[in-house]
Amino acid sequence: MATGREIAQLCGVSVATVSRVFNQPETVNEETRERVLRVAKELDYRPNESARALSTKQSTMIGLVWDTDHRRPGWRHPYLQDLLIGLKSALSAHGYHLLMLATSGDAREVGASLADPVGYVNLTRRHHLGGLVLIDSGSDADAFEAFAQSGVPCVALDVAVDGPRATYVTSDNSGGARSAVQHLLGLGHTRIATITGPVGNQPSEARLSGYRAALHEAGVPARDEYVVAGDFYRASGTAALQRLLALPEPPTAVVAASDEMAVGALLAARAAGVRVPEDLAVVGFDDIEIASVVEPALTTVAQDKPGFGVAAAKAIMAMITGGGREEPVVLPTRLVVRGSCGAG
Amino acid sequence: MATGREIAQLCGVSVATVSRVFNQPETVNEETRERVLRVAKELDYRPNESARALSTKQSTMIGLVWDTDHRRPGWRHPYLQDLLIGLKSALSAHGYHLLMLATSGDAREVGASLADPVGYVNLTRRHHLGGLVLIDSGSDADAFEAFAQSGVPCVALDVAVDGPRATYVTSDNSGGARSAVQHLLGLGHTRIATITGPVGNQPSEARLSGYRAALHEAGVPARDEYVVAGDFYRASGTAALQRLLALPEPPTAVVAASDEMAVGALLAARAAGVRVPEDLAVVGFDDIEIASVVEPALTTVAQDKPGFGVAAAKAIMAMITGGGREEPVVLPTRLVVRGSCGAG
DNA sequence: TGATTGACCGTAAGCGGTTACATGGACCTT
DNA sequence: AAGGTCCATGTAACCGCTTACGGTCAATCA
Repeated sequence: MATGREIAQLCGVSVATVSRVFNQPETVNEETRERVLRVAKELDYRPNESARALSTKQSTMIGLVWDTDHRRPGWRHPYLQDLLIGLKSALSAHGYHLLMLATSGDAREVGASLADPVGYVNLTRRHHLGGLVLIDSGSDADAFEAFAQSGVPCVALDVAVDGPRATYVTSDNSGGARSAVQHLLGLGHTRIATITGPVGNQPSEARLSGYRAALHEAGVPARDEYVVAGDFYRASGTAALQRLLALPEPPTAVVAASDEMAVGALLAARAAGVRVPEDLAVVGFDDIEIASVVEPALTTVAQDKPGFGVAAAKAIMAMITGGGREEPVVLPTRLVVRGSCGAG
Repeated sequence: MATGREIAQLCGVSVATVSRVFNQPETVNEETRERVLRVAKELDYRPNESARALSTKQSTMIGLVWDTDHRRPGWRHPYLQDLLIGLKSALSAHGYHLLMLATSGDAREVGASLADPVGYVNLTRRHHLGGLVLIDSGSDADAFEAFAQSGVPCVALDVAVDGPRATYVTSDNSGGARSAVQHLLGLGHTRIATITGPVGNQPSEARLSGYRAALHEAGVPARDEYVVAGDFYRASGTAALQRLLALPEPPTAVVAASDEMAVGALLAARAAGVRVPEDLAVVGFDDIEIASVVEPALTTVAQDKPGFGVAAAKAIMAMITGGGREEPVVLPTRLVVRGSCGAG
């Protein structure tokens, strides 16, 4: 690898000038600037990132905090891949890279885990990271708050956080659930139940409130027994629907807070001999791959998956260059009507 | 952040000693060593990674090359998440992190893309990365070869590469396909067709050869018209099965080189009024999420998804510390029997 | 014409570690 | 008692880049 010194020697200038060519081009004479650039290109010179980071105290890397929560083994993020694609491409535009921080330590104790946000924050400083992107792994609202308070720029996904240099991006969960319920109301349903995510989970709570709002707006009385808690996993959807079907007056429609639970509900319905959508309309949330292949295909509230990544990247870059705090961003959702609601 | 100098002053030793405590602990007197460690812990000292990388010319980061191939828009890796989990956790054990390299450049031309492996290699050197992990994004065998030849330690996933410090990890694709076919033979099928991936794709070719081997071993003549090419996408599976069903003597069983195509085949069968598994047995490959929710559930050849990541991490770490080349690793596959083959 | 200015560039001091080499003392050998 | 070993530690150079500061020189000004 060519170094700045070599370029300098070949061009008959000092290393300072070479550095200036790349960092404050306007302060160096056009002729020498071009000479340096030409030689740099010839040698395929690339400034050493370690040296640069050491000197400037900041790198071109963003940390990615993504722990698979031990409290939720087997949990998979519903659309990690799309999120990463969006994040990576948006970051690339600024020449930034994504560093997936290790979650456990080695002998040197470099480790960190969600239980120890300090570890992550230390890693951030050690690597001079520009900031952190926090991916919700189920139920980490409290841990995320610690990150937000630490002062390092960070943007959380699907978890509302507040801090001097923190913000978050989330879907319009409430609005999404609301539109799902409205759709069912429009189809004539009034006995509409919902299967929620874990209590305390923010997106889940928002979806629940959207559900309630839609019913309220339509003047349909809310029934407590129509709200049953799941945990986003498929099995909980199955269990929830079984409870709903056992009700003296079972619902004719159900909206689940995740597609996985909706699929679980579908299975429960099939097992119980309940036809979907004839006897029961089902609506999910997320629009994951599976939604379009189950039978019947799942009507669901789609999230803007790559949009999460792009918005997160934008926010973090804005905080890095701007220095302040950014407004939270709420991504629009979109109701995808397929077969399971009876209107496909 | 505390620096080594501060520790040194507080302990009344030199910075060299502090450094030695962390890098060659055996060379420093036990008493002072413990004193340094204690103070380091108190100050929550973490050696600055940039300085360390600059000085030692190697960082604790592994580059991840994962381009979504422009030639295959919409392509999704079938199990990226599991792979990352395995990779990350195995790397963590060594205190290493994963750097997702940016794929496009900014004004400073830091960029790189699969079309320009040199860019990635430069990034690797600039960041003093320990090595690269190359994730197959569909059909990049040629580009990967360039990486392998560049001399930087790298391990490719699902693409056989050869180079001074390169190796790869892949599933036993041939064996997996073979076991699938053997299973079908055992159920009495002899008219067994296959839907392959893109021609030239290595895993696909291996699966095809496994298919052929199984037929050959059983003395069942291979028919050319029973081998139809797809591209791993769902739609190609649909199209392929339509062609197979149009044959004068259509197959009674089909093994697809991916679950997506198997699902596509399921759809085609349903549309054509062909019952699965009664009229047609279907077997997929991968065992992705979808496989267990389609109707009928898909019998498929499961890959060891986190195993990919773990094996890749092991190989790369071995090459970093060892310096040489590692043997390719072939992960075992496992036939998961569900409903679509008629033996569930 | 001497002082002032500004554009351009070099000097050198970091940034925070690692490590080859030198130093010094304790202990052993002859 | 002088010389040799070994262990523990300090000294200082170096990694490659950034940047505050100061110097040079030509152009401008009074």
